Amino acid sequence: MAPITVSRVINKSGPFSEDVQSRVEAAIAELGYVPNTLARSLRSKRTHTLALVVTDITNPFFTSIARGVEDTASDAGFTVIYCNTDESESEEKKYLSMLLQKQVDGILLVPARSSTQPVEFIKAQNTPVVVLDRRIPETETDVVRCDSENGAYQLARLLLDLGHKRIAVLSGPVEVSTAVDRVAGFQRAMREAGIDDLADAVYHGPYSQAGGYAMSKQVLSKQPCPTALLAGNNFIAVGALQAIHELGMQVPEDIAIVAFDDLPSALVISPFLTVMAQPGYAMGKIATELLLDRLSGKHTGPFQEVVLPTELIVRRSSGNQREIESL
Amino acid sequence: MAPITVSRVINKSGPFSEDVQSRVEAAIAELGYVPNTLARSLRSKRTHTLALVVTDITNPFFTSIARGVEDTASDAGFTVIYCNTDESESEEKKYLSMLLQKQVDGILLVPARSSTQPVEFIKAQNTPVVVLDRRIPETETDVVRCDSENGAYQLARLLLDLGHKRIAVLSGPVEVSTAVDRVAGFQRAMREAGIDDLADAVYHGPYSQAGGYAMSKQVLSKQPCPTALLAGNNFIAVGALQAIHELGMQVPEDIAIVAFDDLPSALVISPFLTVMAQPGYAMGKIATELLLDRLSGKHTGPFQEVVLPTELIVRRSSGNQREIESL
DNA sequence: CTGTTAGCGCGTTCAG
DNA sequence: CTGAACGCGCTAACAG
Repeated sequence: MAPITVSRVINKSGPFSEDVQSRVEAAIAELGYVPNTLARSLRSKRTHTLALVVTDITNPFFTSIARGVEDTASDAGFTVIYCNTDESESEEKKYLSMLLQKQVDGILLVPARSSTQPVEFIKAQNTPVVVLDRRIPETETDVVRCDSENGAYQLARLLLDLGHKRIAVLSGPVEVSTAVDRVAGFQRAMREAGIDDLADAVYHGPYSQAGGYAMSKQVLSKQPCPTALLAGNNFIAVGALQAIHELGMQVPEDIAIVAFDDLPSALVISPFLTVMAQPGYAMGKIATELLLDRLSGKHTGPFQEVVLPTELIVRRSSGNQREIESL
Repeated sequence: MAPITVSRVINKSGPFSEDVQSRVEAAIAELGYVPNTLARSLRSKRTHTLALVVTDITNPFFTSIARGVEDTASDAGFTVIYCNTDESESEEKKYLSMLLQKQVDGILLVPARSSTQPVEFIKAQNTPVVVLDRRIPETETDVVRCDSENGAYQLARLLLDLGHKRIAVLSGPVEVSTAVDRVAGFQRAMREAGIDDLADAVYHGPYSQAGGYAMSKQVLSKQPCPTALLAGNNFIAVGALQAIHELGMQVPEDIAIVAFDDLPSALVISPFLTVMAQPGYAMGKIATELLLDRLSGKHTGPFQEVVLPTELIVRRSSGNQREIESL
């Protein structure tokens, strides 16, 4: 029997008799035959593989995105390769280059920095790419992200409405769009409330627990100390809470805190952080659908920017109405 | 210039002059040439890719393992593909078959169940495999795991030494070796302490927060209610704590709790769970080294079983010495 | 130091 | 309905 006949049975890519089919299936079962995807992809120029490049897979927010991507890709018969850049541009470059060598059909990228370079690099290989979570300046590409500016605005508004006046924002790296947008939303809310002196109110650091801890130690040593903190993400919030506890302060009695990104219920014993939750799973799902539509040619129109709303979840850490305190 | 000459420059796989080298490098830069790993692997029969198959990547314990694997594999020039089986044998089969089709060089497997079948399936394709975290009965294979029996024994001893007599263990699925071993260690400690009636003391359920919650609700409704719980893993512990809080009980005053697996400090505001921590990162690292040594032929000896010690971390949830209470 | 030949395992093309 | 020939992009083996 010719190899091509076997191929037709396996892929249902051509006509074959029932006799041939049963003989082929018997042989496959007996020999434990497994088709070679490499050879198939070399010929067909399609690997049925996507890549998801994130900055930190230990962050539950990115884990949610990953599940959304995985589920959607898997349903469409695609495999996903996950990569971690640890917010480093050089790691990002290394992984992207590896992925292109592996001939992945498409890439979902959370860019480490607001640079156009990685996206241009991918597009130069004619590989479709969707940017996730973060903006990239002036680049022709599909983007799926949340409205960080407005989310931070609402969080700041909540604190202002509760009577706070001295609020500090502990944001992420200045090179990352979400960190910048969250500061911008915070500043808009503060200015609207007539508070224009924000010199000591804005902090930037890594999107990590250590970053949140360090920034908090700095902020809380100021006199006067803020009455509320806005944490730029979940890890920063945890670091801030650890610093606050160390200083013997109580949340929300001594200081209120709100944050971007919820923590997964499977890991939190009694949720009490007031947060602006981002729909990670949906972001992953939508981004993957967009990418798959580009791949199949179902969608060939202009590049899209999908901006999803965030959800405010009020819990105990934001506290109740405050008396207006003196600055 | 012949293709093979270019190949030699790129892979440093043969001699070439400086003139040739510079011309090749110039052409690569100008054309944005990216080598095709598929074709290379098809020819060389090596993909430089490993696979890590775990049951639940959202569990920080497996995330630690994943980082250990990733770092070690990456240093050796290998890529890692991650797969989630959600403790399902059919998902596991699906992924393994996909991975073998992709011609991965080796597989690191956390088996969903104590069955020899998946390992046999992999070995039938002459692909090296290392089993992680769990035992498989009577199978010739390398294994890297922790001593669950002894870990659970020590946790139970701690509770017994503190004066507890009515202790319940909330373990994982009966089909999973770690769950069985942890129950065994618990039982050994109890029997040594002269407590032989363990009819109502052993519970099995999924290794999840929901599982821990459900088992706790069941246990805590008994009369008399246990004075201490031993949670089979971190998620079960969180679920148990949620159930305890809902019932208005205090830890450790009303009930003590200890657990397997620590929670990452980046996600926990004030660590208070007494735990038996497993060295996830080291497990991933050691397993990967073993696998890479098999691949390179550096290690061809008999199959190894590496059993790592666990570490007891005493915090507040186990409480202080109790007065001896009546059963 | 460089080139020629051949073939990895599969699927497209065109003939039987 | 089945098969033969060819080539995907690369590299092992063997010249020169």
